[in-house]
Amino acid sequence: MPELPEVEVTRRSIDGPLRGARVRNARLGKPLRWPLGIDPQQLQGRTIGPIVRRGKYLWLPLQRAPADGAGILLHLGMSGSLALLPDERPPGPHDHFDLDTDRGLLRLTDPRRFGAVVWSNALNEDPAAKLLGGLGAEPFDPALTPASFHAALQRRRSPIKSVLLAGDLIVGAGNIYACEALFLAGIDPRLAADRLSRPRAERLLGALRQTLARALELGGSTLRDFRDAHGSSGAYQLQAAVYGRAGQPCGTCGTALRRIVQAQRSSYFCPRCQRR
DNA sequence: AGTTAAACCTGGTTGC
DNA sequence: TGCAACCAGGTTTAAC
Repeated sequence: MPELPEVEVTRRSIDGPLRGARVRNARLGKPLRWPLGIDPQQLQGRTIGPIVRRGKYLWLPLQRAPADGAGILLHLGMSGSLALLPDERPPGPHDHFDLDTDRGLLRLTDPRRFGAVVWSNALNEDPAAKLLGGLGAEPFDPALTPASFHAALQRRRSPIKSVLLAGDLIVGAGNIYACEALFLAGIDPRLAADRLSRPRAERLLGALRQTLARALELGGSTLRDFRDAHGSSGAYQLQAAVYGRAGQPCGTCGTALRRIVQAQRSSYFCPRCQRR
């Protein structure tokens, strides 16, 4: 579910309400991708700092003292979402992490448990540093230019769709937005990354930024269960041009949209509008 | 070093 | 109706 827009929407929905909140208690449910790495009791009394996003991760500072750089790194995996509840209530079977604060209960719900909640003494120390270390550029980073994007793509022979999903060159686009951006840019997802011309690389970078920004405006995509921390769903899925639309006519040319599998993920595209 | 497959886990949908 | 097969927003790890 959660690609960059959904994670950023989630971040914005909890950052204001929780900044400066005091942790009263923490609770763990079933194991997630990795162990928390600290006794939940150790979180008691800590103060929540400004929440930041890197790729699809959220960093929640949990300070014991002003100079304390510790916190937890959160990932929503495939099916995770955060809810900020006004009052305490019993956890359901898929609620695997609770942070009870004096400004509400932050609850991670994640049926598939591909998500993660990891304690780190600092953002630039392990395990946080290791998890974030391999990430590619932030899509809206001004330092990411058409020239640098094109140069990076020149080193990759995999299909462009797989390179976008890998996340080690550019982060943020998952399966939905990678498909949508490639459609917008008119690029066949099977095209080898190193065969994109400089103009097409530039067009793709613009399409990625436009797609992610539009999704952000619409509150992300809610395919099944994504909600922001206040329970609002996203609306981008309603205007997706190709994602999940195999067999339906392309909105531009009317050709039947196709679904293929690349790197074990579905790719949706228009065989006429998107060229090699 | 770069690329691809397998693995993690649960639940909803599809098809026989 | 029952049950097997397939599908789903992600990423690490192992294997070529």
